[in-house]
Amino acid sequence: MGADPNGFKPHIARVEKKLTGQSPETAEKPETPALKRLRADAQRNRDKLVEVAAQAFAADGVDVSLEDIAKRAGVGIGTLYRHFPTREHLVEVVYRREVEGLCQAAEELARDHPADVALELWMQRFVDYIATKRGLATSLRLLLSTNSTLFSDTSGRVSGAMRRLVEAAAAAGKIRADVDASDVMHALGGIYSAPNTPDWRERSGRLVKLLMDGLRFGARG
Amino acid sequence: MGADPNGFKPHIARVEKKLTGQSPETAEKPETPALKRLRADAQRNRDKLVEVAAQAFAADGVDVSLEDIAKRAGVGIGTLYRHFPTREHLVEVVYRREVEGLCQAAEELARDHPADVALELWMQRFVDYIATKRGLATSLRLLLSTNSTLFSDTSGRVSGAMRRLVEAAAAAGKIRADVDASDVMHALGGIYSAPNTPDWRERSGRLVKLLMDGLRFGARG
DNA sequence: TAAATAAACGGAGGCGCCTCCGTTTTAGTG
DNA sequence: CACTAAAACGGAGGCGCCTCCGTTTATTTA
Repeated sequence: MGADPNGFKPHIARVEKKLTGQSPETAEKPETPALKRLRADAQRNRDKLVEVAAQAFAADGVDVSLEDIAKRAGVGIGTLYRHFPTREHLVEVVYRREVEGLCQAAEELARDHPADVALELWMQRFVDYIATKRGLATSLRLLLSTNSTLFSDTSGRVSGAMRRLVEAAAAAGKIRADVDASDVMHALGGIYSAPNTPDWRERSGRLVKLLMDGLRFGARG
Repeated sequence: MGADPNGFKPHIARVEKKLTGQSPETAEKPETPALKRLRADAQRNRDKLVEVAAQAFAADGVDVSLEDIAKRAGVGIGTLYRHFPTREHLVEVVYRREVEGLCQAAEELARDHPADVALELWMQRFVDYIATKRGLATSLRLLLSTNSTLFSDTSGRVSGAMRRLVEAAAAAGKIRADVDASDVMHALGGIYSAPNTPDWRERSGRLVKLLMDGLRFGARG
């Protein structure tokens, strides 16, 4: 804001528009046989756009220029807009993709580690994930508040993944049996709204460790 | 969206930006001796801008071009931005001004009419006021949710005005004595979230009448 | 394989946003 | 009044948003 010769900081986020619509999803992966297969080149471009957008949002915030994203993806701006009629559509798809990744990670961790370790690693990853989202909080909160489907979908997926990890760990006797997954979720939720101090990351890490200690205390194993 | 030769529908609303700030108010009326008197021309321009903006927002929605507003007010775009660094600042000032008008109307009505009539007229005016706001709902809701000061200030002013009318009417025996102003406020609040049917206006009018009947029933007078 | 058709592409162009800075106006002061 | 410093003005210019439509490409059909 100060010395900024000829600079142009967007700090923009567009709202309004139809927003009435449902999720712009349901056609991302070609696996889904229903609902219009995209032409090969279209699918390729769409995937590339989402890929690039995810990187760009993470690196520069949700306000990066869409023309930039199109350029980096090697497509014209028109192509971007055909696939994602508004900035919010693009943000939403990226967001869903990331939630998906988080949930898949839960399965992989559960396969590759003892149940309690899997839970701990996943929670650490959850913290990482939240960390990238904190910068975008305003826009994301707006998006989540105008699109309740998005909210319920994603929070359902995430808490489901966590529940499975918690229950597996409890069943294996790695953590105490009397914990409710939703309590753990809730405890973790605190980090989302925690103040934005520079040591936020460390503190969240400690919170996870603390939580795990509490969970392990009194375990059968 | 359909036939729209060369048309450009903004449908824009900008968010983000500092938003950290407090109200951009506290200097509107020259009466306030504190906090920097504006130079005469500056005050004139500022007033004109607010005036024009209020009309423009009401007529065309919050997404009217700011350059248009500046032009209609007969000032340069730079002047507009000096007074109102973001679109939201301008919207907020206009909004506060309208709330102010609504509350002043309460006093005038109380002076010029029997207490129960004053209350009824004011409620009708409240409905009118809400009516103009329904179109802007999305942006306004966003603004109110990001700026809690604005929300508490204005809702406090409005419910205060209503409380005074209700209590005056009750004291004068024009309506039953056992009503709580906040109940009436609450009942009226329902119209805000009522569905957007074309007969919304009429229905809201009927609601007010109904409410008044209920209030008058069992009055001393 | 070639032709036909539907689907997708992509960028020019029009518009609004916002900043920067040279010019103008106001409000003191002698 | 004339002068001056500070305050305010205002618009050019740079940038991003988004639409429109002529061109290109994938897929289907013969």
